[in-house]
Amino acid sequence: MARDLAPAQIDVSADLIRAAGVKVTRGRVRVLDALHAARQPLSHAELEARLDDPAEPAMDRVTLYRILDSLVACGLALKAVDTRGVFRFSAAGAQRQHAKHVHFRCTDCGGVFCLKAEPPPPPRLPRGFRLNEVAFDLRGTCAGCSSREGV
Amino acid sequence: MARDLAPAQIDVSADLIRAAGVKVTRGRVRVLDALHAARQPLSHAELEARLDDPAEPAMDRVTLYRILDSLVACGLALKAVDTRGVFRFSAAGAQRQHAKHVHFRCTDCGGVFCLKAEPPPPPRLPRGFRLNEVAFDLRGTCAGCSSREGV
DNA sequence: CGGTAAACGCAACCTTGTTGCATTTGGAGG
DNA sequence: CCTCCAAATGCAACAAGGTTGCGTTTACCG
Ligand SMILES: [Mn+2]
Ligand SMILES: [Mn+2]
Ligand SMILES: [Zn+2]
Ligand SMILES: [Zn+2]
Repeated sequence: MARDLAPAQIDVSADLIRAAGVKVTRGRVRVLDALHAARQPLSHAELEARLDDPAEPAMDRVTLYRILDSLVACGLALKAVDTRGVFRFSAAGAQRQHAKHVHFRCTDCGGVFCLKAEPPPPPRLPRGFRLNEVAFDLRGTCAGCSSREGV
Repeated sequence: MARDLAPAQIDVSADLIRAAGVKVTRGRVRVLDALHAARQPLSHAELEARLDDPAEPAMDRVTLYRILDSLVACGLALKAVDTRGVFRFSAAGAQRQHAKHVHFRCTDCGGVFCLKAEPPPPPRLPRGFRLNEVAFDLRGTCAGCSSREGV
């Protein structure tokens, strides 16, 4: 069963980066690959650890910061702050859809649940304010945690 | 109309601190006063600026951090991280009123602005979910930061 | 192939927050 | 009012996360 790798599948990250209109560099491809492979948003430190591959040339700390910023700037990655105040990055593809609906965050287990409802239109802003993002988050206890605690 | 100051009104912060079971110090009273007077959660840096009163002895940077931690520990203040990853503090109890309106969070300066609009009614939740809090947060650039950057 | 703007590596720097330790002080108890 | 000591403060040093400046390298356009 001599199978050849699906050629369309390889270099996904490189293609995305090219399509975003910025230079395709080894570093950017590696970082975007790592973000795609991750199942949770990663901090700079966590990314540095995952990129520590003896086969690849070591990447400078500052360069990693700049690569992350560039991926965010061209819309390929998302940046958010965690509860400790540290920035975490994720590949943009999956999250884009989450802008269109409301979320429920369980304060017990930390779980995030996507609700069917879409966020209401934002109110008018004061002069000079520029809107980038709308978050309609409900906080409370999810069904699982409610039943476990409410014995 | 010689009116005397209502004696019950003065030293609110000192009474709260005493009631919380920790020592009443000049620093703690000043910080809690500042938090009560604030209309938004304040960062350590913003508090330092507001406490810079030539009439009062200067407070050490580390002491301010420790005072804030102590107020949080005894339940008189709340600590939360802003969009830049910086901690912001508010007087406990102040956030009750903030549940009734929408907030704008500046991703540049981390500032939190109270908008006049009230949050929309929450959508129906799945069975078993218990709602505690509704957060309708707008993110973007505030007027001050917009003008400073958009030369 | 060049030529050039963008990306990179490195050193220095900044901000936010913490730790260790010696000194001062609030306030409980005499 | 005085004594005493745990708690609070001041100061120096440290640490993590992030940024800036600048000279060198590289992606990629023509
Ligand atoms: Mn979602
Ligand atoms: Mn508010
Ligand atoms: Zn839960
Ligand atoms: Zn701002």
